[in-house]
Amino acid sequence: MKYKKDTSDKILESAFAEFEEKGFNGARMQAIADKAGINKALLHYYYKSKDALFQIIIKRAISLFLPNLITSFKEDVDFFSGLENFTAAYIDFLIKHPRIPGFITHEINNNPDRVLSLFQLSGLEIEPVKQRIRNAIDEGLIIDIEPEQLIVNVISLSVFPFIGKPIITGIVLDNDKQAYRQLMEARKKEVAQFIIKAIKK
Amino acid sequence: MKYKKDTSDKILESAFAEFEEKGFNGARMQAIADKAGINKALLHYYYKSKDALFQIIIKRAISLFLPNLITSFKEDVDFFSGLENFTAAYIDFLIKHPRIPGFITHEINNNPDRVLSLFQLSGLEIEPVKQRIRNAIDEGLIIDIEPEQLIVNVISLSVFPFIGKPIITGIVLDNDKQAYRQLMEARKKEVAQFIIKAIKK
DNA sequence: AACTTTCTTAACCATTTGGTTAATATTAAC
DNA sequence: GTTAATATTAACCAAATGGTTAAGAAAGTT
Repeated sequence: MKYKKDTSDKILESAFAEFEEKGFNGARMQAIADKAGINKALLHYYYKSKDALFQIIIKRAISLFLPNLITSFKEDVDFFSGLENFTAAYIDFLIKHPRIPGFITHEINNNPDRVLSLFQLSGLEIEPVKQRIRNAIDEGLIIDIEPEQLIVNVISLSVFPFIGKPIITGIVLDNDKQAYRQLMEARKKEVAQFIIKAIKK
Repeated sequence: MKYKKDTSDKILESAFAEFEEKGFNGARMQAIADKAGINKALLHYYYKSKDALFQIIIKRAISLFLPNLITSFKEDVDFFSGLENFTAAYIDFLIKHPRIPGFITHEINNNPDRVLSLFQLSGLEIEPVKQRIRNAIDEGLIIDIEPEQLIVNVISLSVFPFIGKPIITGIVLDNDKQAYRQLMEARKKEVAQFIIKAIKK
């Protein structure tokens, strides 16, 4: 690397924060520049347009959001342990990056094709997961359930609480933010237990 | 009512569609006017600002989104039937209004206080629900589980599949939109079964 | 019919916003 | 130390956007 690299990085950092917080339409190039401590011209010097910058940011968000399904739910542990590992690791990650799910879901609804293509590029393979569920059914390990339904349930239970954080905190927890943190912390184990009891034969 | 009322209604309808699709920041007053077949001046004649209009729209969305928890989960049916009724009715409603959850969650994250106050005004009481869960635990009907966790699970399983529709369709279902509809249709019963097996003693 | 109120429009305005230009400073290369 | 590339800035611009004005059409009232 020659010449400055700090500025470019700082921009990405600021842009991430801004897009995450406001969404594409709500985000302001001026705000990104301000956060990065530079002016707009320099911002456009490094990244030629808002769209181009957004594309980079959402790509990063997705690569964070898509946990390594394959590695954390890998073959060399038994089915239930794999599930436990997966939900614990996923929720743990989401506690650290709580705004990513909302950001991605909003943008994906706004422009499904543009964002989804990035998902597909990420090389995430769902078929092995389905196959593993079918095997568990065949082995009599779990009840007969459509793999798609189970996958949707696992994702829903892991991800929604972060998208719906204000609703949960405001309505279910009487605005107790400490209680929210505890609830999420407990979910690292709770979710897997819940699922396992629901599907264990 | 005297004078025209059609225009006012048509505006609300168009605004609902526009806000739902684009979010507050993405929505355009001109687009709302176009959809309603009028011009912008008339739009402002009926609703004095974008904010004011949005306030009305999100109020409506919330009053739709918040199903009558109390009525559909009422005391006069047993716990499990109540749960079945609730999830079935809720998912059925969401099949008809699939964009509402994403709309609300996005806006609530954007401006928690403004939107949440509307929730609180709606008179939704969570305490009776918690109490009912505690009773079911005490009666030995269901396992010992924190009421808050159970509530979050029920909501997650019902709502997330609609927020995450593009992700589910694109990644879990290989872009098969017909399969998505079937999956959601099946969830009207599936979700309750899943939950009941997870908590039944 | 005269009058008042409600409804609708075309043209206009101020601000915001993404993006550009042209000039200057900084850093590296020789 | 001169040259060439890279980095940064202040000022500017065109388009988009929420909102207004002033005037006229419809509808209701007397």
